[in-house]
Amino acid sequence: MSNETPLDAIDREIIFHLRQDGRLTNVELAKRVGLTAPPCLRRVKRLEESGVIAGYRAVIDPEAVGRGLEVLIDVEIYAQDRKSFEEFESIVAAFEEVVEFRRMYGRPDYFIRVAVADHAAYEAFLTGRLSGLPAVRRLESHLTMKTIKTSP
Amino acid sequence: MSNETPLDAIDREIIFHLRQDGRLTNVELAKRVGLTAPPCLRRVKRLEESGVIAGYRAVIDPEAVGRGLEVLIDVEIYAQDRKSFEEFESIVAAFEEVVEFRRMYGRPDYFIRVAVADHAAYEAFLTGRLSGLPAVRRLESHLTMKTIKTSP
DNA sequence: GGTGAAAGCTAGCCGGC
DNA sequence: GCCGGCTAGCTTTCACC
Repeated sequence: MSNETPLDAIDREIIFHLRQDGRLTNVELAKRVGLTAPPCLRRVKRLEESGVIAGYRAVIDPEAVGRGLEVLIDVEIYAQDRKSFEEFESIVAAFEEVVEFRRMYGRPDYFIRVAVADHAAYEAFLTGRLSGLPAVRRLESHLTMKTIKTSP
Repeated sequence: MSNETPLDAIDREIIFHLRQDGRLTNVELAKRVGLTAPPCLRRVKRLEESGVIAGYRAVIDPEAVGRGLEVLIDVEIYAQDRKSFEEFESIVAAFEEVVEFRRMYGRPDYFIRVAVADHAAYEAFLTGRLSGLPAVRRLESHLTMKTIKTSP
């Protein structure tokens, strides 16, 4: 996947523009980076094939799909055998409310980001799903007061 | 922005497919949701105009653009006057390494996600930029051992 | 970097619920 | 009136030079 050819200035410009608008037409993109369409398309294809451009996504308003509330959770677990770890990880990863899930160095053991409709839905998730897992020792939920910046 | 018309089943399917591939052609999308192109396009336009679809982004491999290392940082600050808060927030938000920045309820005061090339770059960021800010009382960096799940 | 055939986009109009 | 489907002209894509 990792490309041997490092990105030149034009590649970086292409990435910059496609990050802002993934549906740019190739001709418009070419105009912005100072190329004509065919060489521009070849570069884009190369970036896609080398994995630099991993895909394209529509950005959806979380509110509109019932995911307006994000909660960050620090998790401590009981140190157990390998099987318990694996079970805990696969169960949590399968929860649709979980949008990010990392095992951390030091403390906490795991970091989870959950997206739900509202506080009632979060309470239901915490009580009905997460806190009942045998591996869970301690959960600490962190609520956002204000999002100052997200994504590049 | 908030649409009065709630999303029906087809709208949800359109969102589902465009979340997976934001460059789907309209005819292909129409085929998948069981419509012909024109009504499908009208729905997409409506979703865009109502803000449900907020935009389209290319997904870039962080490694390829020198952003392979993500660190999560808990920040505690000295409680100060409004001006200090605002200054701290605008300075941190302006750092290009900072990709997520939230003010939290309770502790920590702020949550920062940073994306840098490697550990040396992180050390430089921490020493040269973040820890020197007068408002900063305590920083706690959290490193990921394993990413088990990201995004929907 | 340019060219041209094939594919896709999208406006206008029509028909069924 | 609302929503889907059809036609048709314009734009974009992309293999070939």
